[in-house]
Amino acid sequence: MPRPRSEDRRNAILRAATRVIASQGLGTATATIAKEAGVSNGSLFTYFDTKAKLLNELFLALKTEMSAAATADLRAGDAPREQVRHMWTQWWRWATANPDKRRALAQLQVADDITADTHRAASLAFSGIAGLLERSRANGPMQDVPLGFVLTLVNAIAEATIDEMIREPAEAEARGSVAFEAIWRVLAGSSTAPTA
Amino acid sequence: MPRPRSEDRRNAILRAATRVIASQGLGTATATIAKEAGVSNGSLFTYFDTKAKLLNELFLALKTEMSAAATADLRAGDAPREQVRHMWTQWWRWATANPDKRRALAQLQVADDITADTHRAASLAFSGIAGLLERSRANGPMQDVPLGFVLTLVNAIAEATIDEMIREPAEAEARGSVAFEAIWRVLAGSSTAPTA
Amino acid sequence: MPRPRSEDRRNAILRAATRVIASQGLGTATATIAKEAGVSNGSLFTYFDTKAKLLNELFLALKTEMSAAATADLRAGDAPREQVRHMWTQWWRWATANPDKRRALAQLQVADDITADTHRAASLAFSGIAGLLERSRANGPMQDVPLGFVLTLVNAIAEATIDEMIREPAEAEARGSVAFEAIWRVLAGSSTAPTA
Amino acid sequence: MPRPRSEDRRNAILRAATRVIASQGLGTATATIAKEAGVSNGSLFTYFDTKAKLLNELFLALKTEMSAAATADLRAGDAPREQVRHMWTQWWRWATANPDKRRALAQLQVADDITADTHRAASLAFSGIAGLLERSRANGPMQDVPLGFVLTLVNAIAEATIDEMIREPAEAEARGSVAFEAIWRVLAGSSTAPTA
DNA sequence: CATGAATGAGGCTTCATTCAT
DNA sequence: AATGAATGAAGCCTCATTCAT
Repeated sequence: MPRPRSEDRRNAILRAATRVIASQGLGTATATIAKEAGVSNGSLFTYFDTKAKLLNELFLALKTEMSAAATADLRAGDAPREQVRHMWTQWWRWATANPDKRRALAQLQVADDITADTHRAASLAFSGIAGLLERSRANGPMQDVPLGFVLTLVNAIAEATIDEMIREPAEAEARGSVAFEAIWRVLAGSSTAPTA
Repeated sequence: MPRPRSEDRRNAILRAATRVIASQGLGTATATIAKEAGVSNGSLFTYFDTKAKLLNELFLALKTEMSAAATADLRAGDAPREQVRHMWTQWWRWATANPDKRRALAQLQVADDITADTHRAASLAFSGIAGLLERSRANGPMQDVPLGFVLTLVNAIAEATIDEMIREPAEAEARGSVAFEAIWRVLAGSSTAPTA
Repeated sequence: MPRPRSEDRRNAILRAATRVIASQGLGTATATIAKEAGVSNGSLFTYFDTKAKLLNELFLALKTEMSAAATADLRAGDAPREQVRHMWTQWWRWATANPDKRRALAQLQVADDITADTHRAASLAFSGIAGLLERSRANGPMQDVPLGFVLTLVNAIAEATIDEMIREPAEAEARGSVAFEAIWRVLAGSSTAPTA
Repeated sequence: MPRPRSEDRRNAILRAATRVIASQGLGTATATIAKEAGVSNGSLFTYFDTKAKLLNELFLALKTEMSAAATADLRAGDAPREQVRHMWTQWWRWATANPDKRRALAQLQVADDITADTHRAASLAFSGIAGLLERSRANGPMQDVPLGFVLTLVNAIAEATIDEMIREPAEAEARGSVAFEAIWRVLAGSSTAPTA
């Protein structure tokens, strides 16, 4: 990955893409993204060879950022249940605080341009979350399925809930609690931690 | 007495759109859809004024078909848990038996061209499923949240699972069972039916 | 000219074309004309082989009607000046009373689809007007130019004036008088009849 | 410092449009214009957002050029009659020397795509001619009508004559003289200048 | 003959990408 | 490297005309 001169410009483009994809969808012209970034349309292509490459990198960046936000400040000593609760709270706080990023991510998740490789890399970025889920499902009803499947399910619940929160911001806290209990039941089968 | 507008042709176009969207995405040209349907380019527009209208109608048709498949043959006398199991089984059987429809549906669900009106009509088509979920969550941990949110969560789990099944068809049955238990825990909180 | 069954339908199409061309221009689709006429789009083509033919016939019909209106009730015994005045008055009265026809005619006059033959036939329809002008220019300043050129000039003044009248209906009468004197000066060189 | 937008290219497009509209009418495809201009299809749209905008600008340019040609070299000291004669001569000389421009102009004059704004701007471009006519009609039979109407009439005679000249180039000079006298009679009422 | 669906050739315009400056 | 004009391949849709009923 040879880095062209200005990391700033590069990031400006990514940020602009996030904004503009959130509001206008993936169909947005590269020229629009460039203008939003305050960059000439030709310049965009010195930072990203291709629109598809830009989208792939953006997807990865957003997914990584989201994962980092979710797994920040986890206290290793806490019970899994508390750790999951903490993670989930940070997850949806990040998402509702960054609705453009969330919206862009949602579009990218299903975009044809995102390659299988990128999807693989993205799930790697989720390894922090995956690790926690791994510990949390131990001894529970999900103990025998592939971890990836568990992650898929939790992710689905999380994203559905976040979308609902964005639609109905006043209820965000309430939905967050309900969703946490649901996630925990999916993972651990009851409201008590698996080890108890 | 001119050549009457043919329901067959219309359906041929919808089926062609399903196939071609499943494999090439929503960006597919209308000309491609028309050719796949064995119909002239212009003819497509006598059945659907607009590409967007075609997509909206297709979305509604697929969603309706899926819902009908899922809710067929429910025995009113059965316990909710059994009914949900039955419904879920039919749901994923339909989806895995119709991967093109499933894939097209997944794309359409997030397409910008799908109107709010269409989404509303689509959720109406889901009222059979919604009704069953309503009965199933009674007295459980989800009793106090809007039904729409419950539906959203169950739908998310279902679709995530189905995607996984399509990726790994050999494990479909196994995943189906695990997912059912997860759905039930989300709805009812434990593996037993809600207390009468 | 083999006449298909219903002369009525034919005329309905011509009338519809007049209306719709007046308001939407020559670009109007044949289907729009047919609908306005209360006729199926295919039927239009049994009355007029081609859109171009329809336009040509319409042009001729309108031009003929206008000429007939202008030359009705001329009293052979009157002085040329009075006959021209009478003709001009009937001309613009017809035009302002039939703004759609006038507008359609104006568009057709410059349409690419109108053939040289049709233009020739149209000037034949103007022979009544031409004859009067021929008598009126005798001995005047226009006596030595081709009659066609005289007709062209008078026609130009007439149409420009009529367009102005349609734009400013309240001034129609006043403009009519001024224009008549101008026409007469062009033809006869002064306000007195040529023979005097 | 990218390749600067070239005035040459812009003009090439306008010239190409003139040629091609003169010979094929306003229906000409933008692609045809672009090819005639030696420019890529898409490039045309960097100079003119829209076909309609191109037509409007072309109309204005041609009208302005024609007016400038007509009013060049007027000697302020000359009598109005001589000035009008001079102007008219330059007018038809320009028109017959530039038949494509004349023909294109005639089509554009009646095109639906030409805005009211453009028409307004075009009459502004005619202010030189209008001023001269204003002085020429003083004390004559046209002294009490709006100047715009006078302009309309003179313009109508002029254009009708020019069309005739293009049809019959050998007679251009003769028609020019006759038309001048006719114009002057319309304006001033007789062959002598308006009484001082 | 009437009807209106079917056809398919274009038309205008957009847009990712390239290239001259 | 930055800029923004240049390119030309599509894409959606319209419409005159034909044809099955």
